[in-house]
This record gives sequence, structure tokens and C-alpha cells, in this order.
Amino acid sequence: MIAERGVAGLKTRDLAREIGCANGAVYNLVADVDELVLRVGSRTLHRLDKALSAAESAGDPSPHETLVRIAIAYCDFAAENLELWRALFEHRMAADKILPDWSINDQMQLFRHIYHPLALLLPERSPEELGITARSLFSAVHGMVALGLEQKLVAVPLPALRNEIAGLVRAMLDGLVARAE
Amino acid sequence: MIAERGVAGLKTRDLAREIGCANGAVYNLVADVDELVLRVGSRTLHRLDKALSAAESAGDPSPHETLVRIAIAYCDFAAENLELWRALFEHRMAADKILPDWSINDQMQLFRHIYHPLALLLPERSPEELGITARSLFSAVHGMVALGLEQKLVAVPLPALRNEIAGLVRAMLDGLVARAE
DNA sequence: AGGAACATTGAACATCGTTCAATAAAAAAT
DNA sequence: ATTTTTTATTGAACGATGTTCAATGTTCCT
Repeated sequence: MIAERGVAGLKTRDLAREIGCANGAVYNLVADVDELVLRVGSRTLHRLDKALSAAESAGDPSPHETLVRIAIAYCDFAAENLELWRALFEHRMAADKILPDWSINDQMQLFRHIYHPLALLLPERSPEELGITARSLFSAVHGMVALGLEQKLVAVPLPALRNEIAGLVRAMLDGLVARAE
Repeated sequence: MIAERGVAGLKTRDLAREIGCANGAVYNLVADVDELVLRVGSRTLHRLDKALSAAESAGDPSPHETLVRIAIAYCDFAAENLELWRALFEHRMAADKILPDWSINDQMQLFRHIYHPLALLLPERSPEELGITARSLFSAVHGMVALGLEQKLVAVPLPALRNEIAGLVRAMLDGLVARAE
């Protein structure tokens, strides 16, 4: 239902009807809708993880090109799973509620894909520095995808967005390597 | 009220009490809450615009350093106006409702600040290309700020985030210039 | 003053997530 | 096999919330 109507279109009553139980029975499976969204998010993150893994190992094994492929794969996944991908980020729960551990773990795994190629590219950096840089790189690409897929502003055709991402990732990596020398 | 409790904490009844009128009277000022959020967003965008303008003209006038200052200013503004800044991006309205023109215009102005220094840096590029690159740069910085200020994941101290942004912006610009030569 | 245009009110409506007493089903115990 | 205990399910009810609207004020022009 999230995939079809977005996270705002997920209603407990519709869901109950779809799975064939009473409205209240949903709360036997899940504490509240927050958890429901998080559990769907967990599945989405695992599928995303697989997509990035595939991109990581396919094609030119140079760190440069591997990282570009991962960025493009991220963009493609977001475009093909738009509402599910959005649900990962735009669902805010009450500030006092704490994320369960399994949800935090899911999110952390993403940076793993970036870390390894980046370590090959920047051998002088410490693991801590690499972790931070990997997160920054991910965030930068995420921003490009997020604003690029936003229909509210100028709609960018997907191929153009992919080119932009590839170009800027290459520039970032060039710049990072050059500065490290 | 958005600044204090976030966009999800904005309730028409609370608002009516605060401004001293009946609940229904809110709808004399505004068609619905979507418009209300957009109007607050417009004010926020104008304040953000001023902050970026100030950063643009203060200090070292080299395009490199100007763009770094703008990125840092964006980060600082987001940190200091967290909920208002979030309201700009995380509020989704029904897909069929169209954004009013004034709201779209407001958003476009932001890229202006990036365009000029970028044009100095990449004199070979056409205005169209520059516009696209400006948007990509903005999006990348936006992503770093957005995920960096997210408390759900590892909380990054603000000074560290500023350093990361400055570093990655410099790397991006270095890379863009090097590739252009 | 009279009346037309506009503004304000607050009750009512629809839609949510969530809770819970009542009930049914299943499992365990005798 | 029957009773008892535990568990699962139901759907009505509750409280919030955005939105509407008939009734009631208010303003202001002639």
C-alpha cells in the first residue's frame, strides 16, 4: 500500500480490509503505524542493499567506477521504488520515541558499500575518517537524488539526473584524491 | 508554532487560540493548512536567501571560497532554524494540488547564489549547463545537511559537519575545474 | 436608518490512529 | 470428553484533527 499510495496513503482500516481482519487486529501484529512503516522500511533497505551489492561487483572494478555505479544504482532504485524509498526518509515519528536497534542497524549497512572502494582510493585515511567521508559521499548523492526526483520543482528527466550524478561523483572523487596527495 | 513544535505540531485549533479567533476563522486567512505551511515556507526561504547573500559577499571573493561560505551558511541556517527549514522539504501535499507560482519562484531564487561564482569557475559552460550544475551542487550540500542534522542516526557535532561540508565542496569544485580543463 | 457585503463563530462532519470490553477460538488441564 | 485457562479477534467507542457551514455579528455605503 505504501508503494502504491505513499506513506500518507497507508490507513489501518484499508490495511485491515486488505489482509482480511478487523481494524483493531492490526495491533496484534504491530505496536503502531510507526513500527509498521519501519518494518516496511527494513525490507526496502534490504532490497536496496542487494541492488547496491550488485552494482558494486558488476563491471569495471576500479574504485572510481565502482563508486559511480553504486551512486547510479542508488538513483535507479529510488526512481523505481519511489514511494517506498521516500518512506525511508520522510516519515518522522514523535521525537521521544526511540528507533529500535534493528532499524538503526539496517541503515548503517548502506555505508558499507561505499567504504571499501573509498578505502582503496584514499589509503592514507584512518577508518574513522573514511567512515565520515563515506557518509558524506552518500549524503551528497542522496541529496541529488532526493531533489532530482522531486516533482514539485523542475522535473529532471531521469537520464539527465543519472548523468549529473555520475559527473559530480567523479568530480568529488577526483577532488578528494587530488587533495589527499 | 512550526519553529517550536515542528510542522506536525501545527494544529488549527492551537493556532486559532494563539491568534485569538475561532477555529473556523483560520480559513478566512488561508485556504487550508497546506497554504499556511507554504506561506511560512516563503518567509523562511526569504530569510535563507538573505543569509546566503550575506555569505556570498563577505570575505575572500574567490569563487572557490565564496561557494564554500555559501554552503556553510546553508548548513548554519538549517541548524539554527531546524524545524522551519525542515518544513520546506518534508511537507508533502496531495499529489493533485499544484504549487502556486509564488512558491515555485521562491525556491528558484536559491540557485542564483551558486550560479554566479560557478560561472566564474567554469567559464566554458553554457548557461543551461551551469544551471544544472548549480542545482546539483546545491542538492549535494543539501543532502549532507539533511542527513547530518538527522538525529536518528549517529549525531554528528555541528562543527564536524561544517568541516565535512567545506571539505567535500572544495573537492567537488576542484574536481569540476580539473575535468573542465 | 436600512441593507448589502463581509467576518466570525462554534457546532457538526468525516477521517484518522488507537483502545478495550466483549466474544470466540485454541490450548491445556483434569 | 469436559472444564478451565490462555490467547486471538472483533467492532464499537474515544479523542484528535482538518474542514465546512448555517447562524450571527459587524462594517460601511447610500
